[in-house]
Amino acid sequence: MTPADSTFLPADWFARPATDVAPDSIGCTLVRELPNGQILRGRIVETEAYTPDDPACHAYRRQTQRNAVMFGPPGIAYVYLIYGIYHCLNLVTDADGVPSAVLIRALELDTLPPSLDLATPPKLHRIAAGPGKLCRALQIDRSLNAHPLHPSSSLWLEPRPTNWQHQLDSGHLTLTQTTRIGLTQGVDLPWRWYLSNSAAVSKR
DNA sequence: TGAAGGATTTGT
DNA sequence: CAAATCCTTCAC
Repeated sequence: MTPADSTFLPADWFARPATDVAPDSIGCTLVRELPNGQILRGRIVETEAYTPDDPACHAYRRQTQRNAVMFGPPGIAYVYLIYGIYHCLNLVTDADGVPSAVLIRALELDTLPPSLDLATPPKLHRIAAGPGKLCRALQIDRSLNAHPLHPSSSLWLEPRPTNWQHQLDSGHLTLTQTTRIGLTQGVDLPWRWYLSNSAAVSKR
């Protein structure tokens, strides 16, 4: 199966409030085709929502060069550099002109990424645990900012597996909602979601 | 033009 | 708890 044959979530799937897309993204698969052609897949297990009236949102005050993509149409990648070291990947959500996004905080990879760092411990479930480590593992940086979430961008999402609802109903998976991490504003908004069964989720 | 600080991670 | 490290934002 080539990337173009894959089922991917279309732009209008993201055309909803970030507080809807964030929990609905849990269980979906983030797919990244590396520059060398290798394809990495990871199940999304932790997300956060950022909305226009949210003090913690980059677009809360006004549109700037950095946050401009959040103001655009949904289904686009918003990638920014944090602390001069790490990149963070967001999915732009909601209608064109409504600046909001979903931060992808953790993945469960199904494959060990190549050449991370020879000293990286081979704990597969920890490699994409955290927004900065996730981008490092998938080789995501600002060159992907403003790219559509589409196979032609080498970065896209795939829907939840067909047995997703059954896994929730059977208690095999548990989706939890709570407050976000690392913020100085909007600390009480319960806009973080995670699979409580996952070992990749940020500790709290 | 400069200074402060950040949606992180790691090690002390 | 502080360092790493650099880009963005805001004040002057």
